[in-house]
Amino acid sequence: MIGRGLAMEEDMRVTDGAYRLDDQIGFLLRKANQRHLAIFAAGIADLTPMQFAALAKLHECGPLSQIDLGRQTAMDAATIKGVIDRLRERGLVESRADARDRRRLIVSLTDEGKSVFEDRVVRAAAISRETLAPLDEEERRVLLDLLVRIAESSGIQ
Amino acid sequence: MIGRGLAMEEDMRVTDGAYRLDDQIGFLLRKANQRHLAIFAAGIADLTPMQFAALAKLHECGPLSQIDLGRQTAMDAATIKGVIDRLRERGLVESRADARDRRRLIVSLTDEGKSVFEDRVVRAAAISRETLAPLDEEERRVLLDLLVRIAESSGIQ
DNA sequence: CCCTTATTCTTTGTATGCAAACGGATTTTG
DNA sequence: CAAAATCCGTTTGCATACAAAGAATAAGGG
Repeated sequence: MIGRGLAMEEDMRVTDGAYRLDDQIGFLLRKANQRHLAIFAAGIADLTPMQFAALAKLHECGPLSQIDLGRQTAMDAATIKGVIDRLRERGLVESRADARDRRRLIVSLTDEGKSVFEDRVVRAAAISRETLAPLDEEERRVLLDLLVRIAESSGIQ
Repeated sequence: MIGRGLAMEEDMRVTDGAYRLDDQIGFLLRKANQRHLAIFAAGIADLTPMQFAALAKLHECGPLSQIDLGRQTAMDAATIKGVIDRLRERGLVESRADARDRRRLIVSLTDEGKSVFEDRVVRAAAISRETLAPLDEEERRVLLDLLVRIAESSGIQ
């Protein structure tokens, strides 16, 4: 369906007529993400989605090295550093050197950080529900499944 | 379904056991988008997805005011300005004042910009296909449809 | 043990993204 | 028409994102 290949005279027409930005998967992913970010900001004003993701993973997994926390939250080393720095400035996490591997910084939730996470997590769940509100139960499951499948090929390539 | 509310003794357990970052729509959208951005960067090294989106819309619609181009590509005024500035520095677009509404800047493709877009568009289509490669034809249609529906509620709220 | 390689963290530079505020221009309204 | 409300473009500030490079450390092989 991409290029019918009937006549080869029209060099460019074959693919040219087909590219509409609004039909591209990248554009749709970005717009869907934009709407989610807006819903998140409206529901949780004092934490960004990235900051909340870091708190959530620390709450779920316990103390992690900065690089491992980055892997768990899909942030590279440079990005997670900034997120952790800002959380530490607010007293929500703390960092200490790993005694066994002095390259590593172990990041952990403070009591305040734990309490802030537990206070916001109900709203976070509501934000996910609101993002998916246009879909019915079955469609939500399908969407999450399809997203997992196109996201997960990440490591391979 | 949020908190079954059977017994109220376990204060937090009700919602607490449920929030896993990896199951959240926002996290999955971000990871899927990350993979797409990586595929894009590998396929088209000299343009960012935003820059390409701007070229694509100008190619599709013809000259547009900066703000309209931003709307078509889902970028706010501050963001589209940076994208257009960089495209203009490279000679791919040009801007002129609108004679009838002096608030507006009309942005248009240069010959060079048109030629660059037409050269890259085949690869852009391949990038979209590669992003969707883990899915079969039917699943791709479903995913795009579901994304449109959760993205499109944007304007309403 | 020394050298090579890999890993972790940091820093720098570039490019989004969005909120907020501002000046200039236009439209709406009284 | 004049004031008020909007709209457009710009700037600033903050927060991701990621590539690339550098410093410190660790691990593995010879």
